[in-house]
Amino acid sequence: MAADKLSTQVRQEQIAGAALDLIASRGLQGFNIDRLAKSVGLVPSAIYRHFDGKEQVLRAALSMFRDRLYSLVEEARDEADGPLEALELLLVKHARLIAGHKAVPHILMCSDVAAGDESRRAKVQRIFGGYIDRVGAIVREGQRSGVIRGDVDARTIALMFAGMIQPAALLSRAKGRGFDMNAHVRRVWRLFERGVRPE
Amino acid sequence: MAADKLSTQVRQEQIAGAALDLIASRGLQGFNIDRLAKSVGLVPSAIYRHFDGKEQVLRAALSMFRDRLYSLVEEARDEADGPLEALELLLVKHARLIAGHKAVPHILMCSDVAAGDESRRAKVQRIFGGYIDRVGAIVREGQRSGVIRGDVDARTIALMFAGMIQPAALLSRAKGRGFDMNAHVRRVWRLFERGVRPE
DNA sequence: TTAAGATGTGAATATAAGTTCACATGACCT
DNA sequence: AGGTCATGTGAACTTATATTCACATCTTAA
Repeated sequence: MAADKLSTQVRQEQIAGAALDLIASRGLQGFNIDRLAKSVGLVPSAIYRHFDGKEQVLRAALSMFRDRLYSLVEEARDEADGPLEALELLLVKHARLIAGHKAVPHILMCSDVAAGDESRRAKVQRIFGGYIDRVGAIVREGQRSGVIRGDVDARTIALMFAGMIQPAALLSRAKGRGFDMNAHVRRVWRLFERGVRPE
Repeated sequence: MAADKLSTQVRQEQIAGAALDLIASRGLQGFNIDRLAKSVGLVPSAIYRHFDGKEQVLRAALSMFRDRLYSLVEEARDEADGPLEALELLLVKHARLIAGHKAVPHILMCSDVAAGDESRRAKVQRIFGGYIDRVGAIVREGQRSGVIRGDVDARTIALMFAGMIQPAALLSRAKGRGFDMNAHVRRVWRLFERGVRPE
């Protein structure tokens, strides 16, 4: 019955990852030590070998989330040809995550995680702000090269971009009626592209 | 110390309203019977005179939320001249709510409320779906009268519209640096309007 | 005015969840 | 091989919270 003994470093990663999945699928309410322990094959008290407490697990999960989110942006940037294509690719990547029931970023971003104590709220704000900054940087690039209109500030465009994903994430959780994420992304992108295109 | 005796009908409204505020400000985590009772000036056990339990309070809060949200749409429709102006007005109304620290709709919509049992999730989905439908109806009207392009389906445009509000709601909760909601709305509306305008 | 029913109160109960602790066990180093 | 330390386990403890219940008090109608 005894679980393998793994280094704290490995366990911390496992636990943080499991916490992310748990929060994404069951909300912050469904995120408790018992379930968390079970999902990594440990006993509840074992969690405390690797974290000081639940709050610390959450912090680690948030950090992992941040890294993944920012990586996604960098990936899109690397793989795309220009800024506009980078945004489109980023949108597609997000959609893929959501369609694969891994809507972690978007559910986490606006879940009750952001309603905790001051420091946690600040951390979520920082993460989201960083995301907007990064998307904004791509937009600015596009403005410099002339493929995105320059008369609207990059931040606004970045916020609008972020807004294309959230409602889709919410809808995708609906069961029964199929919601075609790919088709939605294609259509919404056309709208967006048209809005930001220079006159 | 004894509170006034009010009819169950009045109490149910009070309690549901307080629940909404509580969830909006402290998340579903911060929503408990003690705090709820205190915020309506009752003792915890008194809540059970008017509701069968916490879950029923939540259902009532969701219903109240739905009514307010849909009312907002109807108001915008009534007060505006045409479909496009109605959408703009709706956006402004949302922004006002958010700026007044009453970001109830948007926080509730994507909080853990939607992660509960199946029936609760279904209810949230229905509410959001109804909102999208109503916004979509305005869009369709605009398409018929030719002020909104007809080559993108109304639902997609409605989703994009909803997406303009969510990130702003999140950002507005940041303290310190002021986030000018009005200015943001003006800018993002220009983008949107340009995206949906017929060729 | 008074009986009856509705509403409010405080104490008690039950349960769930976070945390601690003493002990067990496996890994790693000498 | 043996010792040491990190990791895992089960039980106990504590706290928070939902809920119930007996009793108090107010309202209403005959």
